[in-house]
Amino acid sequence: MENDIVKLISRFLTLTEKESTAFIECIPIISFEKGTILLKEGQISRDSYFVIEGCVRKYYIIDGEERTTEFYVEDESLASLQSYTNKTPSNHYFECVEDCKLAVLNYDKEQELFERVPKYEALCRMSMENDFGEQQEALAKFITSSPEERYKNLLETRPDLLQRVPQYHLASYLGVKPESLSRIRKRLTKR
Amino acid sequence: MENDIVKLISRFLTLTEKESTAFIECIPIISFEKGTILLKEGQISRDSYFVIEGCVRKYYIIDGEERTTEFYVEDESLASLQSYTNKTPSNHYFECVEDCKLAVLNYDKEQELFERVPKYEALCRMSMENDFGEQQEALAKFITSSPEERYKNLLETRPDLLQRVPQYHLASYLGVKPESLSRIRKRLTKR
DNA sequence: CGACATATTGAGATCCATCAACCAATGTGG
DNA sequence: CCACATTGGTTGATGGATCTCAATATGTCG
Repeated sequence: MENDIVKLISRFLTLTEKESTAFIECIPIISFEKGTILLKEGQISRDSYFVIEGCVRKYYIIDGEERTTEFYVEDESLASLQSYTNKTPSNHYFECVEDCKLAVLNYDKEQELFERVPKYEALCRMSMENDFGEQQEALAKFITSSPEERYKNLLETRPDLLQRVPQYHLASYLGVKPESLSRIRKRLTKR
Repeated sequence: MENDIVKLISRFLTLTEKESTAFIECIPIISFEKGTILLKEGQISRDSYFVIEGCVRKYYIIDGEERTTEFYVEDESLASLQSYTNKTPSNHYFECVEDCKLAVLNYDKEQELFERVPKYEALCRMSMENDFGEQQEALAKFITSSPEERYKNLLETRPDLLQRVPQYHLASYLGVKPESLSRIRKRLTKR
């Protein structure tokens, strides 16, 4: 029994035949076109995702303006946790900024998985710890640096994003206006 | 068998006598004086904490300056996840900004707990999901607002902090200099 | 080619950083 | 009890970075 999702999980867990089947039955892999909105403000999020291929953007609409707060690329998982775990309306959007291939994990299916594959609980906790740790660092980095420093940091740590994502989204992500990002780039190349 | 930690856990799980004993044996409650450094940059974090009483500050030292990125008060848990789970040196500090009573969870003891109380794994995952969700919101809020807005937001959501924490720490937490926070406050009261 | 989205540039206003002085509250030592 | 130092907070003047609004390139795609 071979399948993308089994390959993925097998990187972390050794699976029996039965367990593999559970994953195949519970976690479909679905393709989405660029521009697809995975989650809207006000909706209750019933799915979380793992990016096999592509790029997803998280953004808020504040005073009529889109404010991007995160990009998710290959091998990263995304969920609107507040909404997904508490069944409350989401306050943000998820959008595919490229054609995407995503592993889609439905909330109820996940509960089923916890029962059928008990060791998935530990994997899930550890993966969560890991993402949480990275997010802690991201917040800290953001608080402790200026827009220019954040841009330089982005250049070093995620240069791929500069190629994949339009600049006005990056600007929003860095907490500045597109005009300012343009000027920051100009300043930096002239040195 | 009664004890603070059992009372705490019982808010979320129904415990057998044996399980209660496991928690009592694995999670001591310890008092720390104001000013105590719980974790230093460069150290490997072997403990995570849950605040029973008091307030803990997380900060970095950047170019010789302290930059506060989080405050943890009653009923919140704190851990340097990167360091705690991966055994890597911490890049920040934890300091008690008040006298504190903390539940102290040692890494090895936690592994022991996962074995002795299997359902603790699920509690831990859900608690992590919850904290993670809140942190996602915190990051989003920070990216999408100005220092002044962040201060107003702090007034609404955590007014207690203004009483408990010196203003220059709050300034750092808001991403501005103490002088600027002073001016922001002045602007706001004059309206 | 045209239409629309994206990126750059310009000029002025606003906000924060910096550096320095000052003030109020508290604590210490003679 | 009174100088004096220390700490936390405020105020002032100046400069730098970003924002705003507007105009002008530069794509990109049908």
